[in-house]
Amino acid sequence: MFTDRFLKGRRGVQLGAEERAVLEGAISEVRTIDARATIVSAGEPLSNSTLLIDGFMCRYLDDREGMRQLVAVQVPGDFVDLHAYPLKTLDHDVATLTAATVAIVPHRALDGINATMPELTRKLWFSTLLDAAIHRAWLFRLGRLDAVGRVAHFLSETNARLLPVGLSDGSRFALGITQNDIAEICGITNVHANRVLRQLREEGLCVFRSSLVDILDVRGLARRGQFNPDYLYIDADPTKPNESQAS
Amino acid sequence: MFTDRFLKGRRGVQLGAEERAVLEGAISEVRTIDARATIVSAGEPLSNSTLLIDGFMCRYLDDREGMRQLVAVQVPGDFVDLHAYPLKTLDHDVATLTAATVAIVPHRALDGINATMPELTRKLWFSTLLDAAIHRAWLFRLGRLDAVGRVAHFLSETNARLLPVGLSDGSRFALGITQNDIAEICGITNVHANRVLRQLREEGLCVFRSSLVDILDVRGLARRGQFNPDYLYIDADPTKPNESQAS
DNA sequence: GGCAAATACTAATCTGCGTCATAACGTTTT
DNA sequence: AAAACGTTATGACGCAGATTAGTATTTGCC
Repeated sequence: MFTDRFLKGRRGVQLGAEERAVLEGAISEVRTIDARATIVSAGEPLSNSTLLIDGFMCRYLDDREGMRQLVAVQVPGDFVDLHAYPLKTLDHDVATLTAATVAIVPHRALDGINATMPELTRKLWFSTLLDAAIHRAWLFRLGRLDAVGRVAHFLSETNARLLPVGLSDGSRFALGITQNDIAEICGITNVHANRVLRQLREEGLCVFRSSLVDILDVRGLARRGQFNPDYLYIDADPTKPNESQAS
Repeated sequence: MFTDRFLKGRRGVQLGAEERAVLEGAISEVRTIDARATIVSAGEPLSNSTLLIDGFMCRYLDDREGMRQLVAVQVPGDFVDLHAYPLKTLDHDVATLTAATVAIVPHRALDGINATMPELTRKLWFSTLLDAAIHRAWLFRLGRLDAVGRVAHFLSETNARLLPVGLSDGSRFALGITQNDIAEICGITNVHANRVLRQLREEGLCVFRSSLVDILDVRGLARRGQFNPDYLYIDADPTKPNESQAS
């Protein structure tokens, strides 16, 4: 159901049938959100967390002049702000990139899981640490790669993340974001993002069109962005992206 | 004892006496490590985590040419690789910057805490999310600030983190790292790090000498680095000399 | 279908930082 | 005391990417 994509294909932390049922039962509401809507602002007290079912969301920080730095892009299956459960208030804003469908999970329900299901709690903990691992890859991207490398790395990462949840066929996926979003992700201007995307196109590595990304040379794009997917903790077994004990 | 500085001064998650005793009891060994020693390599299976008692450590990623990007600097009181407990293997290397004293905590002991002490577990979870919040601030630093701003931000952050554990007097602290380390933290060359430090000195904001950082204008340095300490989740304790610098 | 507003794209100029080269320190080793 | 090394320091030069200033092309809305 709603939690089908959560932790799907992640090394050693697939949810068992009972765990999945409990998590499913923790959902209080499912709703849709418009594109480009802010759903959480930094500093506000939170009593719910959000599981992304469909669409794309982001988390970002503003600088003094109001320019944004995206610190995360969330894809379906991500527990977008689960870290609000231990933190109680966030250090950043959360918004949709595209129209999205989300499941709301009250922290009260998570209290129950925390108190009675240590194994599931550790898997929830794991999922927040996966986000932290992605943060680190983004730090590498911003600190060590040039503009072309940053975009190549981001597109390679997104492809790798969409694969286990069935939203990439291995080289093509829908991603309704703009060139300006790419700029805010990669720490460059939108003008330069445009130049970089043209270069990737001319080099035959990747074609980016607002709503569709077509990677022509998966290996080459990864090389250009020094992308190594180990930090995503995705199961090495390609035949079995699914688990669920055949329930 | 060894855990005295862990989560010290953090909003709403101070350890109770019993929790502290349990955590203290989870330590299997305390040992010292030389400066510039790697203690964990990416990918290796781990069965212990490391609480930093004294000295400075770092976590980093290598690029293809062997250049490092630091993704975290750890100060005394930090549970350096607690995230290895749910993750089981890390996506990055961990090393000392200076000589250090650490406490080793076996994951088996953490299993016991996880199974029987949900409150303490949530505080441990919190501490790993604090690291993630710092990652996000670093993403902002690399994505949105120029070289001077990056160094100003880093030094402001380090000052703010050392304050609650008693290792900064509010504007001066010992930090045995080199200009090259600053470069690897801020994603710039060591040559440029040198230029930036000179500029901060000439502008009367901060004097960096290998083993001592002296912030002459705490407010001004924070402004230059767009530093806002909210993401550190530090208790707003009025008795602490937080930002009482005039400028 | 037609208009307005985003978004995509391009070119010209400017600049922050990288690169390369060299030298002066200080610390440890022998 | 000199050699060997790591760290700090500084200057000359070039380039990747920012900035500015547009024009084209979508997309969405009435």
